[in-house]
Amino acid sequence: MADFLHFCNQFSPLNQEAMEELFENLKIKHFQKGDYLLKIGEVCKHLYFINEGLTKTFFIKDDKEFINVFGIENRLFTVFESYVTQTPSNFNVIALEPTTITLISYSEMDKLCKKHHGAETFFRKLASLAATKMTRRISEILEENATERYNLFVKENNQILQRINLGDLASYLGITQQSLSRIRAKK
Amino acid sequence: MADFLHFCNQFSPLNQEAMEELFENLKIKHFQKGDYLLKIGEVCKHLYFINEGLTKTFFIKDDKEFINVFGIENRLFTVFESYVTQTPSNFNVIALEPTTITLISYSEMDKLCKKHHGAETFFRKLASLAATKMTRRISEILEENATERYNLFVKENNQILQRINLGDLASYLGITQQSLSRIRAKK
DNA sequence: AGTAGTTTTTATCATTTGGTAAAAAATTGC
DNA sequence: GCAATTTTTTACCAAATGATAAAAACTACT
Repeated sequence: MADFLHFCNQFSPLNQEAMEELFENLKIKHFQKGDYLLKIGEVCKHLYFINEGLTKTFFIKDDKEFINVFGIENRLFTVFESYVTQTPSNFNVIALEPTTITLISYSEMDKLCKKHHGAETFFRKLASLAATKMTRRISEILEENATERYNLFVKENNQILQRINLGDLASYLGITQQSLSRIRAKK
Repeated sequence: MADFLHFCNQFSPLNQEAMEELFENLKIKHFQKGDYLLKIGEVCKHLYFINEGLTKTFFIKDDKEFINVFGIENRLFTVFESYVTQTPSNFNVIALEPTTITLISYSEMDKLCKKHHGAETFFRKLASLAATKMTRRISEILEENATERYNLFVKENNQILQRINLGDLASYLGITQQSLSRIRAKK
C-alpha cells in the first residue's frame, strides 16, 4: 500500500481529499501462478498496481501466443482499450508468479475523475505515458531485427529477465522460441 | 474550422466558455508538398488537426525510413511524446500534399486543461484513444506478416490508398518497397 | 536417485524478407 | 511530344525467421 501511495505521489499528486477517497476504495488481491486476472471477452474493470509478482498480458492466434506487456512490480497497468471503453478485452492477463495486486476499479476512478480535476490529470498522464511507450515499442519492432530487440530487452529488463521463461520472452519479441534460442546461441 | 468544431463536439464536448477560449487561440497554416511541420530535434508545440491534405510522421535509421502514422483529413494528431513532455521530437512530420492545418498550441491547451476540467477530459480521451490505436498496431505487426498487414491497410485505408506512394506505404508497413511490390504482384 | 513434466537447445528444410541492381512504367516540366 | 525525374516492378542471391521434429537440460515430486 505504501508503494502505491509512493507511486501516485511520484506520478501525479492528488489532493488530500481525492487521495483519501481513492484509498478507501482500493482492494488487494492475491493470485497464484497461472491464475487469470482477466480473460478475453471479459470487461477489464480495474487498474492493476503490482505490489509483488509478475504478470503477462497476451492473446493467442493460430496457436501462437503474443505478449503485449509484462506487469512488473510497482507499476500500474491495465488492458487499455477494454478499461477505457468498458468493452470486452482482446487480451488475457495471467500471473506468472504468486502475485499481489492493488486494484482500482473503473467505476471508482470514473467517479473520482468527474469529481476531482486532479484525478483527471492523473489519468491523462497515465494514458499519455502509455501512448508514449507504445510508440516507442512500435518504432522498435519496425526498425530493429529480432537480435537487436532481444539485446534491448535484456538491457532494459535485467531485473525480470531471470523470471521470464524463453517461450514468453519469444512471444513478447514476436518470434518463435526456437528462433530466440538460436539468437542466444550465436553470441 | 467547422470541421474542427464538429470533431471536438463528437469527441468530447467542451463547455461554451472553454470552447470559445480554445477557438480564440487556434491558428491555421498552409503547407506545400514536402514542407516540414516538425523536424527531429525540435519540440512539438502543437496538436495538428488536418483540414485538408495528408502528412507523414517518420524517422530514418540506416538510410531506411519508418513511418509512424499518416495524418489524414479531419483527424487530430501530434508527436505524442514530444508534445506531452515538451522535449525534442524523435520524428519528422512533413506534408505529402498541399495541406491545411488547424494548430492548437501546447501552452494554450495546457492553460485550458488547468482551467477547465472538461479540457482535461478531452485530452485524457485523446491520449487514451492514441494508446488504444497503438496497442492495436503492435498486435498487428506482431501477429500478421507483411502480406496480411498490407491487405489490412488496403481494407481500412481505401480513402487515402491512391494518394500514398508505394515507398511510403512500405515504410509504414516496415518492409522494403521491393518486398511490397513483390507482395502485390503475387495476388 | 528416478520418473514425469517442463524448458531450452539443436537440426533440417521451407518461406519470407532484405540488399543490390537494373529495367519498365508513370509523372513532370519544358 | 520529349527529356528528365520519380515511382514501380522484376530478378537474383543472401540472411533471417518459421515449421517441424527430436534431443538435451533442467525442475519438481516422491
